Amino acid sequence: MTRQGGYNLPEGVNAVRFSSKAVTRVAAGRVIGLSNEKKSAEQISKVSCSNCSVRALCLPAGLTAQDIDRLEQITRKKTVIKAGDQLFRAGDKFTSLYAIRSGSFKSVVIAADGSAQVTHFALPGELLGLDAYSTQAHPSYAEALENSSVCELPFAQLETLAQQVPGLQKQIFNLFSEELRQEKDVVMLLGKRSAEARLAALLINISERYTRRGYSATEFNLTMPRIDIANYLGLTAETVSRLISRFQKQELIKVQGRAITLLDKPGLATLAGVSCSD
Amino acid sequence: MTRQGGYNLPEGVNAVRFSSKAVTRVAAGRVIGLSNEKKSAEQISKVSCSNCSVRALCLPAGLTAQDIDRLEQITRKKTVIKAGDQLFRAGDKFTSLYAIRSGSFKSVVIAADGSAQVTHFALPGELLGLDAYSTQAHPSYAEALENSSVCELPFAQLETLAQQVPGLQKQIFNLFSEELRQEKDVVMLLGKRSAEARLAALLINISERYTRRGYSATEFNLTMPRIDIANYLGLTAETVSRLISRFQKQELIKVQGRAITLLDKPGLATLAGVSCSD
DNA sequence: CGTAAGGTTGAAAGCTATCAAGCGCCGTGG
DNA sequence: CCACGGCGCTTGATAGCTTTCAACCTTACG
Repeated sequence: MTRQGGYNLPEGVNAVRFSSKAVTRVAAGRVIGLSNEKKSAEQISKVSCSNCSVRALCLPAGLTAQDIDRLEQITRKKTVIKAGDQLFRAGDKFTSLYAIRSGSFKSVVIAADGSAQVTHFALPGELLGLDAYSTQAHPSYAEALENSSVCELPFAQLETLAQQVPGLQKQIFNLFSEELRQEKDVVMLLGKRSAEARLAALLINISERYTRRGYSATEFNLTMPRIDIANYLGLTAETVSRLISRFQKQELIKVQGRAITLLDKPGLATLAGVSCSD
Repeated sequence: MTRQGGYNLPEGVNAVRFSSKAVTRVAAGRVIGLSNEKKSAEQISKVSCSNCSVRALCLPAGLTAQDIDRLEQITRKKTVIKAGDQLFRAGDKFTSLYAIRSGSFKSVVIAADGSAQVTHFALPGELLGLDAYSTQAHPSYAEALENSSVCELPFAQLETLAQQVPGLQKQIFNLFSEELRQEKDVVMLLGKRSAEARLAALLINISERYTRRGYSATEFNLTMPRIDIANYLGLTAETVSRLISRFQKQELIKVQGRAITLLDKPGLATLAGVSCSD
């Protein structure tokens, strides 16, 4: 299941985080524990939101220390989900939400005719599984694009706690709403007619999302293979590859396998037909 | 602002509702009050969920009579939003959710380059505005596609009530989740490469949604103009028109202006690459 | 160092956008 | 009441873009 060949150059590019004052380097590839590969991916350990890099975007945002403590008590941490492993499968009963601590995932829906479609790329600080509440079953499966780590939040307990902690209810609404807003962005992205505009929009979108998480806005890994990008954008892998080459010739981006540098973000934003932060 | 020319044949097709046992006819076109055109669209009157046709899909679903009563007290009903009028504008401060009692709306986002994009079609029983919570501002504007009526739900009060009524919190989560699941359907719809598959998928999608609301699964009005369908699907109006003609020649559908009859839903589903209920 | 999977590049075919013309319905105004 | 004008819709021909098919290259891993 793990990827075997292909391009996969500089591991850990996305791990370069910029705090507000100092520049700190964290080798995420090592942090998530490549050393214990023999252990199960279902391995569970204690949760500590206070030292989590995505706490500002995650459920504890806006909660008091005391409420965070109650949240931690119902949370289970899965240390490692290996690249290619599935966090949950399509049709699985909905029991928990999963908050991404590190790494990235793709959500894939299998259509009735058997064709697979990538519907979402999930980054650190985002929740997986929100769309399963209404039907109590996961409509898609979630597969790790790289070695990742998540927190499991049993929803029944989360719901009860939200009833007692107003700030938590607010934050759940907030994350639901934020994901809806993002889906609207995706619809806009896919609504763009030209392949060029779609890919440019995706690059800007991922850049913005990494920026919010404190990563570099211009240097990051496209952790997903070209074919997943293509599937997600409603294109073919060949078209995506050609576009990436063209963008590189036009000096809009610099590419080395899956590592990408945005050289001209405003230029890309113009192609995408969106505004950007610089 | 109201549409002036063009096709707009049998008004009220969507108003043909089928209850589980008896077939009842309700002329919605008349119900929503074409007689008081002089009055403002902002007109407000009392809310009564108990006689609302979409209560099973709306916020009161699963609540006790007593809790519904508390919900009604914070709800304001806007009797009529005329076709072409906007319920809220892009950038408006988020204060309320809007539940659609009757009619239909389109959500439109204006991109940075000025281009408009239809991101959603909303039908009775659905909520508008959920995506505005996280930013506290509406990312899109909502325009009535026909004369419609909505309930306004001030969110601050709704939030407070949800804290006291567990069933209401559950139902809000439910509606958030349901909308997320639907957006995933949209992404799948747009991810289809061929124009044929996209349009077929849209027809199936709207049919399923009307079915859930008790309307006919095979006969309904496409209340939106071709150009909006095209924009939504990432196509042109000409392509949509050609496809509709082709589907008609293939005896998949029967079309009369905006009134549409699905003659071969399984056939459409095959084209769309999805399963369908019959 | 060989193999397999991911990725890149090229040429031809197919599909959709674009441009253009014409039709039908509706509301308006004479 | 009827003619006019506008808008939405339909249909046709052409150009352009993306897919498809195919070959080849690159990288990681055994």
